[in-house]
Amino acid sequence: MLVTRYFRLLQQCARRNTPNVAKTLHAQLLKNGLHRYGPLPNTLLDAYGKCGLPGDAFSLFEEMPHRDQVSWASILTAYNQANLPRRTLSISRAILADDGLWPDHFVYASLVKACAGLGSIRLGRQVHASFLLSSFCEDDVTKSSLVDMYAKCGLPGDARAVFDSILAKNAVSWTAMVSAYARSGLKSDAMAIFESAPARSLFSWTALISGLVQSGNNVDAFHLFIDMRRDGVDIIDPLVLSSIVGACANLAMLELGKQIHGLVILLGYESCLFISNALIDTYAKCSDILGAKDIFNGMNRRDVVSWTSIIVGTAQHGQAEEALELFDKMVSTRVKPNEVTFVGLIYACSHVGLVDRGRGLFNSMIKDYGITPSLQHYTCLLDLLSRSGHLDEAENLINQMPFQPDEPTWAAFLSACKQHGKIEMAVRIADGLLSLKPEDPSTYILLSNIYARAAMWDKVANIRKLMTLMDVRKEPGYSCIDIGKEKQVFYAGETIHPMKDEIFCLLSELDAEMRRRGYVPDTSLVLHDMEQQEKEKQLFWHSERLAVAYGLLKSVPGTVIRIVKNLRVCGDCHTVLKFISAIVKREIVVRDANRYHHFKGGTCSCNDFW
DNA sequence: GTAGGGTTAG
Repeated sequence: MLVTRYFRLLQQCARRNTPNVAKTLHAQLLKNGLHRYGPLPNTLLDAYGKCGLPGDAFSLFEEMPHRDQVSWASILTAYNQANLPRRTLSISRAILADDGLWPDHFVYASLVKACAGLGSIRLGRQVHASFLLSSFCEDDVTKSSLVDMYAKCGLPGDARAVFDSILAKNAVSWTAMVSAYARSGLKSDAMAIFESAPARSLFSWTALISGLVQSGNNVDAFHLFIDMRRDGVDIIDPLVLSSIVGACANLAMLELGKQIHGLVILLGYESCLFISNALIDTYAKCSDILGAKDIFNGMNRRDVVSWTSIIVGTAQHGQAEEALELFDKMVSTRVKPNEVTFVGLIYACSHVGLVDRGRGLFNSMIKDYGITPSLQHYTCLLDLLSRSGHLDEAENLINQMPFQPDEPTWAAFLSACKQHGKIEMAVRIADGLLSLKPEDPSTYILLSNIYARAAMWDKVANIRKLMTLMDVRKEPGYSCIDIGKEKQVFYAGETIHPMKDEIFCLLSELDAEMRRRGYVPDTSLVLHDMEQQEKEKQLFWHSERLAVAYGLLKSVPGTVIRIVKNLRVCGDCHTVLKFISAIVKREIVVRDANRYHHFKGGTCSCNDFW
């Protein structure tokens, strides 16, 4: 029968995700006058949604004379699938008002998913309450979606409470709970749930591994990925790979990243959009910006994430002009920039002091793209203004912006005051910042530096006392370097490394040559009130210098030396690395906590802006 | 007609 045939074809179309087939079938139904017959309108609506055509689904939905809960669930799925959670919620309010229909369990599950997508715990709790009061309150599918919603809102305890109430737990419920713990960084809880689940699958492995990457447990994620491979899990889709590629980016381990890239090629996923995007970021974060560009240039399709990743990467490596040119190309290929793109662009301007261009981009973001600036955008603009010496304009911006400045905002401003030698202004702001009771140890270090610069040693001592009192500890500075397959970590201070003597010898020789070329140690950044000679000795043993010396001794002559530092590189080391790059005629790339420095021939790619 | 795993900033 014709109706049964169309019904089957539409279902198949939804499963196979074939938008053109959906449109053809719709045309045929209209021609045959079957478009309002029985279940066909709802099935067509479902097909449009699953084929990624929410606009067509909505037109159809609006024209339907009789809408039931199935129509409702289908249009909500269409919007959820298209990642438009706001529309999902706004249309359900309209349906409730216009059609007088109450949600059933299908509708509840979709509403919860939309709240999860928004990360809105306020709305999520409202829907949860309404679900509990409804006659569908025992529905396990909706409960699984609630577990996921609480997980995405960062509330693993609430997720667990719902999980425990599920009567018949299935693979979906277990995976949602694993993900809840893993993304909150609760490693042992995540492992416990993962291991007690009745079965493991690529889904649950992916939830565990990617959750750990999201919570910053990159090394654990790697070990689990190796376990997963050992278990012989068939990687039939590439989702877990994009997480593990991201872990390489976070760890900034280039050799590891290249190995994973090899695995990606071996498994045949190198042309997958998500994977290529993750690889761009990884090569950029592993300080190999040329590798990142190779990936980007080789892609046959690029989305906003691809463009944003290459723009941000290029900007972080100090090639701001090129980042801005990439943006022009992005616009001309009609890919719409998002809020992240503008963070990258204003950041790019900030690092080369392009004040007018940065202001222009900020305004264009609002006017041309309808993006409401977030605190981060204001912080970027503030950074741009203050770094370039427009300190009064920056202070005005702080007072006028619709956000309460937070600690990083003040810290950015303060750091610029220091850079521009506005010590009085800096001390005034530092006093104010101190009263906010900052939590970040680096803020105390910054404050301490300001007071040290102003030779206010009593205040320096006071800060150090506060740090002990509040148990704020400075993270010890360290620098890593990979030579071949070996990784070395150096901490500041006299090293106990087996090559200590050679390192000391080389650094002393370099020190002598630098001084002949005019180097004067900048000891103003050393915190303690001590003798000049003692301060210079402190600087001499900074971890990045030890790592560079080791690199020079051990690496293949002529190759790039890549260092990863956990904190920001200090001003004096920055000068020293410039000198060293000229003396030894080698390129040295340092990734610090903020950005990348390519030292070559006595200059740095950051133009001394950092 | 519903629910679980993935990439970009900070």
